[in-house]
Amino acid sequence: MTSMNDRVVPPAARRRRRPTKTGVVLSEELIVETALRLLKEHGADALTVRRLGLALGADPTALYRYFRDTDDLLLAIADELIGRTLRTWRPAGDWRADLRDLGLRIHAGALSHPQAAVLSSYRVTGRVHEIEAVETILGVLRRAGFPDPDAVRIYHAFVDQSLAFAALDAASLALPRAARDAEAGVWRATYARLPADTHPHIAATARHLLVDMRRSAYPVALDMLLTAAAACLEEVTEHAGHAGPFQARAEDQESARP
Amino acid sequence: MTSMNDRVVPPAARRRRRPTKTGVVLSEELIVETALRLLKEHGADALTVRRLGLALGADPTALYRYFRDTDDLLLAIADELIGRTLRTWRPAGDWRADLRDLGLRIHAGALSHPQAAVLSSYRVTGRVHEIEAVETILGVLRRAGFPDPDAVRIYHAFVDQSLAFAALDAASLALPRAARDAEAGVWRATYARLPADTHPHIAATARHLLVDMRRSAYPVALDMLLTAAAACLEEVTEHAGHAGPFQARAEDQESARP
DNA sequence: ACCTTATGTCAACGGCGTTGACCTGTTAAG
DNA sequence: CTTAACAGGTCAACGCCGTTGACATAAGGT
Repeated sequence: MTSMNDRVVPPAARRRRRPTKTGVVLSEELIVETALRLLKEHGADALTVRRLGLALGADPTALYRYFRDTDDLLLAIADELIGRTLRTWRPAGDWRADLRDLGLRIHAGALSHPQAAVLSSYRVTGRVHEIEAVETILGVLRRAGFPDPDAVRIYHAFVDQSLAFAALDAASLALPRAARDAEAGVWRATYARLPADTHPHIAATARHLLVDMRRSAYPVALDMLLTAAAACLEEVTEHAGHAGPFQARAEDQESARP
Repeated sequence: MTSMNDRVVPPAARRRRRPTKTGVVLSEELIVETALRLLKEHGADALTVRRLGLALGADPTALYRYFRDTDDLLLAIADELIGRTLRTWRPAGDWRADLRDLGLRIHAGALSHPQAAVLSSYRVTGRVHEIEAVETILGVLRRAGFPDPDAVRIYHAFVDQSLAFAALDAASLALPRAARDAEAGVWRATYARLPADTHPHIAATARHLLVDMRRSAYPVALDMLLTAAAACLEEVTEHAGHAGPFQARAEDQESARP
């Protein structure tokens, strides 16, 4: 796994940290924090090895003593975001309310660091914070009474839905100012003005569209997912031994991740 | 808007197409098609200006006579993808089956060209294909009997969830080979080996996790969304005049009165 | 047949991630 | 307290990338 001449040594084995030319003492945490700061202050394009080195007051290539490559660094950033989100979550015992709260927190956390979320929300890190999140969510579902196959399916749908919407909305938020204004204008300038004879359904609902499209669809989608999960749980507890709904069908295998 | 010394001339004004050194006659369509072929055959990393030039048999910088920059080219690619997806969709009259089919097509279309999907799925284009899609989906929902506010809310959740999952799964697929293999390995090497005393829920469901996490959660999430929508429709038609579920809460509302 | 000019070509710029070689302060062993 | 090993910071260089400005030339209206 880890080759002999690997530049990166595991954090636990680090002893001889010597200061850089500018006097800064590097660490994994300092690098991740600085990267998050760079992303927040100067956008997604600002995160380059050279600029990060500059921001740290160190030679850019010093990073390679802490992270195998930029992808490795990105995973560390993603995991830190997960950790920050989990740390503020207090489950209360009601599975549906707890998951709803957690989903909204994940979403909000991503939106507070849109650039980082865009780059990292689709990654599996396998790091501590992520593992803890998986364990916790699975626990909520299993304690609620979902059989294992259903618990896993619903866990997967819940997490990926949260991350997918987080990335989507973060990407919108991370757009350059001009592009974001232009997109907002499209609904007013284009959709709201379509004549009823050529586009009857848009024209009939234009008033609702203008209001609804301004905000994220995530809360609605989340509630719909939880509603369906509750229905599944009801079925399962009423007729024990019944195979749950949402069983993936054979034809859907083509959309599998390779 | 269009600056004077713009390299790109509008397609309508193109007259003097002269062949490249290798005899190929360039065009916007040829470039987009070649780019899609490159993406499909050689993966996400294959789409660079230089490689595209090579594949076309032209100097790489000739592209800048047709597209302002690579982002412009990517939007053209994305637009072509929307067109292809819509063109293959045949609604049959059953709202639930039709939406399910469309959702899976959007997802599959994005996955067949991940790079383009990742960069473009969160953009509102306001172009003809997109408008047609909005009109069609709203029509499906309204004809099914959803009141306008519910139709709009469900339309929004359906479309954004489809695009969000498309982008999420496309992003996974667009990863460099090494990173993708590494992610697959994480579930096997890390999650499947967690001891039951520290991570009981993961350990209990590891077998299901290994199977389920290999494929996209989108089909499950899509079915859950449609299940919840069906439940909403049932409530609405049974007790007419009842405000549907998933009503946006007061704190999210922005009063839009006619 | 000419002249404009659209369009293909070429060379070059600056930035990127990454590597291998080098150098030096920290630290643990004696 | 000394000293030798070596983790970790630095440096120079490689091969990519997108993009630009200058240049060459064939197409096509006149």
